[in-house]
Amino acid sequence: MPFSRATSAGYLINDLARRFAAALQTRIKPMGLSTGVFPIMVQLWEEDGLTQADLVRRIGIEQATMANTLTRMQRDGLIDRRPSQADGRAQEVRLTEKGRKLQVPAIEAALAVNASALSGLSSDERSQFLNLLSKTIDTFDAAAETARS
Amino acid sequence: MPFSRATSAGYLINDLARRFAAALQTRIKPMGLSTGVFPIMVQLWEEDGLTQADLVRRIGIEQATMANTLTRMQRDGLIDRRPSQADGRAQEVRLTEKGRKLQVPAIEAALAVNASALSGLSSDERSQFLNLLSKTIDTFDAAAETARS
DNA sequence: TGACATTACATAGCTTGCTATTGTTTGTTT
DNA sequence: AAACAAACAATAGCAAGCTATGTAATGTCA
Repeated sequence: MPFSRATSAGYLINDLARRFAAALQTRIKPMGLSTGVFPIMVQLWEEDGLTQADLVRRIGIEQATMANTLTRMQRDGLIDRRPSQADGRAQEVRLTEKGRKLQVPAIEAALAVNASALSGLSSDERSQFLNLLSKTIDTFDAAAETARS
Repeated sequence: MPFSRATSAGYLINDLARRFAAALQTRIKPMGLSTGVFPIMVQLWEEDGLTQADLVRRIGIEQATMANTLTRMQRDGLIDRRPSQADGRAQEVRLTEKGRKLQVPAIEAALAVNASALSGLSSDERSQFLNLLSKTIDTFDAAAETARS
């Protein structure tokens, strides 16, 4: 079987991911956000005051990546970190006022990118697409599950 | 409209891209390859002796990214760079013997990752998926085209 | 309770992407 | 031919992902 980019799911998905990231970046950079920060902000808008470990569990990135990203977020005035009362090892991550205010425009930007990216698809195709993406993610999860046992 | 990860195409695609990359990485790292290097190797296996600018045109990454990746590839003994006869500014990129030998196992690895990732989909769903990915990429291209004019 | 394992976080060091800038050679135009 | 523009490549510097490792606090259990 020949290898060609047009028929390689991995290649296409990587390509697409870079385009999505670039599109989102151009829209949210003016508000002081970036792609790496975005999922963390989304989580904190939904549930503030989580610890770093909580965030790592809810978002699929490594602890070290999270630590570095949180440091940048703090530097940029998006969050504060204060020691947890309950656990001497943990710190609670809280949005600043600035960070909280970005919720509406940032989510609007993300929705706009999604809408624009999928504008070439019919409504049926869009839901098919989301479904196939989820299914494929589940396949990876299942494989990881198997490997663990 | 509410924002949730499960219905955000951008989020799902980014997530999936990281999983694909991780899966490919584990398979090709033992042969001395990595994800960033892979598309360049694929291109060179198909057409050796291209210049850096040629590669940039054929693969969708920035010139600076290409330059850095080629430097790493040379360090790792995958390619050589020699000055072009035709153009004093350009260098021709050539696979080493070592680089050439990796073609078969590396492509097998990539095909295996793709197959495994899509193993939860029916044959119809698979072609639908590839089609939807390509269509979405085309939408980004069209948007870029519009922006340019 | 003391020893050991686990958990939370930080840090070092790498890859892979990006933008911006620079130097050099080539091409074009007057 | 000189001047200017365009093209090729390198480099600096940043973000965001990763693995591996270290440190301090917490939990567990013999």
